[in-house]
Amino acid sequence: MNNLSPCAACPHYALGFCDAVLGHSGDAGPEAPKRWQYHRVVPAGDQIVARNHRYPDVFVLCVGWGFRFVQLADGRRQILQFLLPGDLFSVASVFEERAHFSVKALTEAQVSGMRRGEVKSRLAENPAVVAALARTCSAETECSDEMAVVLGQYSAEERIAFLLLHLMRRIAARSVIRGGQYPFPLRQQHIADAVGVTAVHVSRTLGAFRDRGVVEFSNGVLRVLDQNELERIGSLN
Amino acid sequence: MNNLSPCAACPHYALGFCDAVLGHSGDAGPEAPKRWQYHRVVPAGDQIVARNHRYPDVFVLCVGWGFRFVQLADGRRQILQFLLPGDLFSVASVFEERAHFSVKALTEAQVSGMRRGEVKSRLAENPAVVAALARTCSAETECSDEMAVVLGQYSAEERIAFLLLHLMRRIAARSVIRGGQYPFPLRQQHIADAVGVTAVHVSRTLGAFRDRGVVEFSNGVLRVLDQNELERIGSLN
DNA sequence: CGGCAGTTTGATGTTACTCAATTTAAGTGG
DNA sequence: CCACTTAAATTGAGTAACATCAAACTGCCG
Repeated sequence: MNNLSPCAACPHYALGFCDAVLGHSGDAGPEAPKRWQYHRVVPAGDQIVARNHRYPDVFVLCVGWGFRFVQLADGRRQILQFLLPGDLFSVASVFEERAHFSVKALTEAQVSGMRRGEVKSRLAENPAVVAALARTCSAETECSDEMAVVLGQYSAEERIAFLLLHLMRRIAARSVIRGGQYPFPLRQQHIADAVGVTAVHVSRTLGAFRDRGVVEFSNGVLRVLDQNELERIGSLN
Repeated sequence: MNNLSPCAACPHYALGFCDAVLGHSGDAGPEAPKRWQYHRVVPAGDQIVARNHRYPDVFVLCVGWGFRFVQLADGRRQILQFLLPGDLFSVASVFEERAHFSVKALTEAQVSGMRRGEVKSRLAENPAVVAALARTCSAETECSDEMAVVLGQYSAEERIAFLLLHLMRRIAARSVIRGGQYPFPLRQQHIADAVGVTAVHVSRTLGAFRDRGVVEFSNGVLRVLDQNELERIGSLN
């Protein structure tokens, strides 16, 4: 719940992996520039990765929000995951140079790219890197499986509640939350594309939540009014 | 399409991983018994793994069909994956002793269990094992992401067509298919729970497919009558 | 022959989608 | 500070997709 041990609080938080690869250099002062690692600032809304393209780098989101998605030919879009600071775009991207998803910045964001070969050689040399990646892999697959249950079995209301809870946990794992107010830079269309309903229906459902005093959502801030009720509706198990 | 190179034809086929761990011993004659690996025969319908329980072994399905699923308290069930011969239950199970899903045998099946510690030490020693596991990991996450797109965006008809195509590809990767006839030991309820619609609706949709001469499904055999039409309906991209 | 599990069919209800109009909010330039 | 513009959210009415319930049907096995 605090930010002392982000990895334990939220195994999805991949800075553990990033730190391991970088040899815990985060705390060091200025260093010799590394040619296999760079940072890039991306404006809000810009596409960072395009599905089916090849990338020599493994990306980690350092600052801001992004999302991983697939866009179909007829315009339908499924958001696979929201990326938060510290998130590796995908474990698969460490092994596959071709991306099977696209990525966009939701807010202005800062992205770190590391040469894949360099990451792999560190993986071969350093068991701590393997362990960090394994943890991220487990968290990622467990998360995908949860999402499959939600998309396959849950009603629209349940899905939206689940998404909010899921993001709340992940946000809380990397910053202190006070008064049930979470930074939340999504548009309703993003929620819609993540849970597989229309934006109109998201609006109606959020409206109902607001009327029932469950959650309230405006201006990029999510206010949780009744955490218990939200969990009753949307939590797995 | 043939069985000369199952890994290439279907990266999901994890025997590559299994072989790597076992040191390519599949072709050898009788050997000294290994205390860290065993085989077990499971009757059709039996549960092999229970969600939230701990297992000291990593499982691979050797013979028969199974499926990986999550059952909710109110009875709803989401099938996450059908397991075919050669499939590792999950990459996550190599790193996590607690299972986040349950597994049942669909037909009579044979399961191989390997001690997790033993698998991990082989992983540390042998780069080929790491490579095999990395391939399986990539295939698994790509597959989960595809499924999220399908569950989130596709109609019932599209979902069912997708599932059939997906299984057909995987079946074809491990056995020769003649005359568009695939072994297919699923009940309609399994299809329903995998794609997130009711069994009644699956029945209607398959009935429509039959009437339109797309596919036909009875007695544990799937007959594909119009592959093109099936792909037009259900294939991604 | 009877029983059982699975499938099919029909009738009806509910959820969520579509289309379109309206309102709100957030800039932007004068 | 205020008109103007634009993106996003809300609301209503009508519709399509899918769920639910219940009954009938099929094939299989003891």
